[in-house]
Amino acid sequence: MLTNAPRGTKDILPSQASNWQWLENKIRKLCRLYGYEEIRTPTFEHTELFQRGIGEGTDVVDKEMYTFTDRGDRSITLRPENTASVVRAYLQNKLYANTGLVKLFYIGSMFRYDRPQAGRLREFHQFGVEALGEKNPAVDAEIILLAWDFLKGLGLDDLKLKINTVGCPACRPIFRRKLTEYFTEEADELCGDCRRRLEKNPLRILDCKIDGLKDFMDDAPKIETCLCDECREHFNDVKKFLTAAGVDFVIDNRLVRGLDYYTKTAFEIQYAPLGAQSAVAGGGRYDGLIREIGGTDTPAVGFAAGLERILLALELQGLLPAQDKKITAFMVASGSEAETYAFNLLTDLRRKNISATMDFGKKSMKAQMKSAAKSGAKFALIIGDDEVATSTVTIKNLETAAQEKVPVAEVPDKVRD
RNA sequence: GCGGCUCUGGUGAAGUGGUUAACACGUCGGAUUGUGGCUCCGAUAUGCGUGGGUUCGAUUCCCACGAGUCGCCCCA
Repeated sequence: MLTNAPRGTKDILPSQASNWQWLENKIRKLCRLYGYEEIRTPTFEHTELFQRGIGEGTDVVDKEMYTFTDRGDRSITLRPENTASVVRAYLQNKLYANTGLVKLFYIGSMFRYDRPQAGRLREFHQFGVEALGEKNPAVDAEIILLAWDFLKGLGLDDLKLKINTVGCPACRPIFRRKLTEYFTEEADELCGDCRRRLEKNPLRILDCKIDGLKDFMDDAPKIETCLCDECREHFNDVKKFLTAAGVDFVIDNRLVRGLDYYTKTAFEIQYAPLGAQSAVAGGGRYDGLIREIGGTDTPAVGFAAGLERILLALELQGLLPAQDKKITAFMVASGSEAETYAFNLLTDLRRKNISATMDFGKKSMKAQMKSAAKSGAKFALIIGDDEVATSTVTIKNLETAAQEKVPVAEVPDKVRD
């Protein structure tokens, strides 16, 4: 028990960490390319922020949050997603003050009490971007493009981009009412979950995996027939921009987002080989959220992507980079005088910015040579009584097996790439 | 939260109601005493996810729990 990480959490070990750094660097470069700046918000927030922001009645809020009372009697929640926090920070710090459009991105851990499986952890990592303060559909397109080009750019095949519109407060209620009417007539045919959804959230029936396949689904009301002019035009413009950018997308009018704050554009990028957890990125427009949290009416768009899932996909396709090369110099010292001598040289090399290490186990020279070879070091710096006596070092190139004895002062230059 | 499957050393695994719990890789040590990657030799699970039960006896049978995995659900 003591030696087990909590369920649904994972150590990122040295062999994995380089992949994470590599991915994170790509993300930072990408976001800079698109003009987004990094923001880091607290890992936990007041519970109410998520209740209001994500919406009560959603699964995330109702049954997946890590909520606790702190010593000051405040209800605190580990963030299950980062959009609400970003919006909170935007309002609290008045980021809207200097410019109309604020473009932010984040990378960090999120927490959701789900049943773990491949691609679904209780502590997981997302990167996401948020563009706050602009209603222009071009921004929707920019966000989708950022996500799409990023994943494509990593080399992933078989990606599928689905887009849809979920309307706005003016037209969604009409659609919702039509759905309720339609599905009420089909109630006998619906699965248990969907019968419950009928009242709470009929939109969700559309993406039910069970009922989605049934015949009556084909004749279900379509959102297009309900859209107000503004939403219709907005959606058309998004499609226009994406088409112009040469993006291959599919309109899926059964795509709905799980969080309450979405309006108009909704999208999702799937990588099917991942199985049940195939959604690699998802997002959309959330024009109502900022007001909901206490700001003035401010339009916004964003998305989040799951880093574990991306890494899984990259691994599946063999797209992860080779491990970066190891250190330059490995000290091999025999005898206690040699150890001191070697240690001093080790320090000197490091201070000259040359990576170096040594085997501290006081082993035989042969064993030390083995360690040196295994470490992947480029050079073994061999120091024995002879070298100590003559202030020299034997440098052995472990790749070519060539070796020479040089004065200790020359070692840094000999070993530098 | 629900259902299926799985659980043997650092790793991949074989195996049985009573065995010294195979084999391979890895790791460590050695092959005449200052040198690696090849080869050879040796060492390396009083232990078979955890806790109960059945039994003369359980790693092998049963139950519970835990973890992993796949699907549902949810979502990134």
